Amino acid sequence: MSQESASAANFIRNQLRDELESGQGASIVTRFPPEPNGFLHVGHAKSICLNFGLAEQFGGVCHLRFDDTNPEKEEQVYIDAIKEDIQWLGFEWGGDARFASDYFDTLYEWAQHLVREGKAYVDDLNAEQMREYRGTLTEPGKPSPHRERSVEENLDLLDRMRKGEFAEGEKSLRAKIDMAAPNINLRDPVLYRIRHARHHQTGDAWKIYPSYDFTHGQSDALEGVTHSICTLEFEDHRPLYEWFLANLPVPNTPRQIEFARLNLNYTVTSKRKLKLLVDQNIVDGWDDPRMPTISGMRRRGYTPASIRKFCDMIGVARAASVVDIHMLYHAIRSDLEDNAPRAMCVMKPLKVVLTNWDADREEVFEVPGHPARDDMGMRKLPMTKTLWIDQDDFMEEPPKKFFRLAPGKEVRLRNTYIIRCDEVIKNDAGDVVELHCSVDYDTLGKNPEDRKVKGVIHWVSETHGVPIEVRNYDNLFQVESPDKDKDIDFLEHLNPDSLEICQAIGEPALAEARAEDRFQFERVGYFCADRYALDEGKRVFNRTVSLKDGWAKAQKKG
RNA sequence: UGGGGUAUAGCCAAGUGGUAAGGCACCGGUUUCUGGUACCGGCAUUCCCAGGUUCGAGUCCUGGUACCCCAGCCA
Repeated sequence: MSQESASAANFIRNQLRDELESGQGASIVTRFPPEPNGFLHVGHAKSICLNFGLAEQFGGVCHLRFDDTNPEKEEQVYIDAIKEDIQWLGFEWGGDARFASDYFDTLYEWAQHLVREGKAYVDDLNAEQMREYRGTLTEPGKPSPHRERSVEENLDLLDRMRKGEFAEGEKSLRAKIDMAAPNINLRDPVLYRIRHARHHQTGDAWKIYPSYDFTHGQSDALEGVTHSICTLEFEDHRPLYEWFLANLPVPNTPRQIEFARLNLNYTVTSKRKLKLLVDQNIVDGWDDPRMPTISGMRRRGYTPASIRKFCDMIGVARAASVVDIHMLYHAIRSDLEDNAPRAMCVMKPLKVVLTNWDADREEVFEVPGHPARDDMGMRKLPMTKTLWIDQDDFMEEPPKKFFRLAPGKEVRLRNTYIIRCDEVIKNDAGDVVELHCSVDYDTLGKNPEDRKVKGVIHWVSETHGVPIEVRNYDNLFQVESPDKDKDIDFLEHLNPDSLEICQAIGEPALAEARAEDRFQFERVGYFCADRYALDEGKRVFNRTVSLKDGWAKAQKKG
């Protein structure tokens, strides 16, 4: 029941609840039907959360079924990746994954059934001719010259198509519905096309493959799916979906319900475009942390809970919409705020020498792993005479209200003492290369009574800090809607600064981080130890999302 | 003057005839050894527009307008 309170109402959830309450069905079966021709992205996550979430909430089941009717575009690697992503998100499909190709035999029998009923025929028109015969949006189509072949001839031709006697594109099996239908999907849609391609599941068993329309609803029916939830672009296919169910001896009649697909600003959610980014090496694979793929988000540091929360926040409706990326940022920040241990890490090091600290003195502070989570224990923070602080935390000529270090000014080193900047050391080029500061030893765990020191900055001991590579990721695109303008290639909107690599220095505890450990680097952001880097002997942290930066915001306002 | 959909704040989204939820973003303030978090407050006299019905309309009716999807042997 916690599921129910955690999930916002939406029209599909309401509909199922009403149906169940009024006794129109005893239980529900949903399905998530990806085509294994690419990796799953955040839009699929919405569908996954919806389908699996509904099944979970109403005590039903959700099948994972690969919609694998186009062998030329599909691959086993995608199947494996899709399964892993769904499991990582925290969902189970119960039993084995299913494949539309499991039903190829039945589908073929049903095609023959349609032929025998005079409701399907083998056509000789090629693709181009078929387009001409189909008519346009405003003009009706006209019947193919082969539309009235006899049942016997159709059966024979279909059998020979299956045996591979014809070349690809030479023939196709079509439903005989209505060439003048205002809904173009009803103008004798193709049921089977010839493809002399090896299929990743069925090998060389078939020379013909069923179309989506001829496969999807029947697969739903064969699996006992009660609610076939899909995106809006399939709405026009619903009459066809229902036509097959009505004209075939199917064991039950699932209902198709459509909802609006997810669009997110500053990114693209189109498998075709994502594949292009991968194929052109614009990103480092499908799971590049900048990709909106589930595996990319995982590598970036998103948690399964944060993605599920996001899907819950955005809701489910039928209006086309574009969700603000801040919703996603909010979802991950709120998870990590509660659950990520804290650490200090200096991105762009600036040397600080404590002038009133003995050269060989070392003091180790025990500080909380998380300010509000005792269960996260304590960590050790060694302090020495020479430290690193972030370059951004020092300004030689600071503006008003700059609460960090500046000549003659004081700041607290997080978890330790207040220091004052007494001297600024520059190199020949005039760059600040070192700060000489003095420690006020009477400020540990308390504030001075005669003055207010508002600033707190993070730091790392020079002798104990561990070098780490930090990859700061930003939006892949620099405009809100990269694919809005049809005349401009979306690649032109690529953000040249989507990745910034820093040779940073982290506190000692970070040396122990294991793959996918997440931290808040205090005052900076949330970071995730890269899944793969450790195997390569490198210590790499990916920035999941920055902390909100009130100072930067104030600066911008002037 | 093809068909199918959708319009509620900058964004997402509840709402199904009884007087506009919630979240994000944004703007103030309080607290704070993270300019973070937390907390408090602000943010639609009005629901695409115009008429109509009704004691009462975001919800019903009529007529418009805008936007999205469809002419793959892709899904």
